[in-house]
Amino acid sequence: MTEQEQLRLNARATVLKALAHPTRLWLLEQLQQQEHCVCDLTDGVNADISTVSKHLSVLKQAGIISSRRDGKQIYYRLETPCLLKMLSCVETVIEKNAQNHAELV
Amino acid sequence: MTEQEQLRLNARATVLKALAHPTRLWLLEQLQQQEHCVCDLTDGVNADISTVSKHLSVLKQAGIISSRRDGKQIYYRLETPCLLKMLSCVETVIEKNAQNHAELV
DNA sequence: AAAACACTTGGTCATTTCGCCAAATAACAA
DNA sequence: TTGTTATTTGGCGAAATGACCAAGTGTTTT
Repeated sequence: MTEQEQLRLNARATVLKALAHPTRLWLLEQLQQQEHCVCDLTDGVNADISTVSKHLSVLKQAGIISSRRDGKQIYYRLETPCLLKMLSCVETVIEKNAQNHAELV
Repeated sequence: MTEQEQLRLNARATVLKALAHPTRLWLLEQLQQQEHCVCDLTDGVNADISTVSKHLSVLKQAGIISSRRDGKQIYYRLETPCLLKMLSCVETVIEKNAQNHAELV
C-alpha cells in the first residue's frame, strides 16, 4: 500500500465511518426528502438533543450534509443524495446473510 | 424510530462499519479481481499477519467476503462486488470536500 | 511422530466512539 | 436587559476498536 493509496483509503474510510451508525443512517433518511431542523429530528430519535446534534456534526464534518441557520433554528440538508441509493448494495449483503443464516437452521 | 427500523438500520450500520477502515478497503480492492490467501495480502499491508487476519475476519463476519481452505492456505473471495462500485458515490463526497476546502483557501 | 508453515485466537494496552449531563452560545421575545 | 428557545460544546465514564505479541489449530513435510 503506497502512501498515496493510504491517503485515498483514509478519505473513503472517514466517509464510511460517518455513515456507519444506525442513528446517523436514520437521520440521513429523514433528510432525503427535505431539510429539517434539529428539533424535528430529535423527536424521532430516542436520544438526547446533544447526542443528535453531535451525530449531525459528524455527518457535516464528513461533507455528507450541510446546514443553514434560520432564526433560532438550524436546518440540515443532504448534500449527496446518491449515498442513500448506494446502500442498495449494502442491502444485498444483508439479504444474502439472512439467506445463509436460514440455510444453517 | 420504530423497533423494526432500528433492526434494519443496525444491520446496515454493521456492514458499513466493516467497510469503514482503510486497511479493509485495501483488502477488498485486492480481492476485487481474484481470490487471495492471507500471505498474499499481508505482503501489501504494513501490519502484523494477525492484524490482517482479524480484518479479514471482520469482513467475513459481515458477509462481505468468504473463505475456503486449500492445503495450508486460506483463500478469501469477495462475495458482493457491487460494494466496491458503490464507493463511487463516496468518492463524490470526497471530491466535493476537496473543492470546498480549496475555495476556502 | 516431530518440525515447519499458514493462519487464527486470546490477552493486553492505547485510542476512539458514544451517550448523557451541564455549561456555553446565538437569536429572538418581553 | 433579562428571559426563553434552539442548538452546540466540553467533560466524563462505559464500551468498542485496533494493533501487537504469544499461544493455539490445522495441514503438509520430513
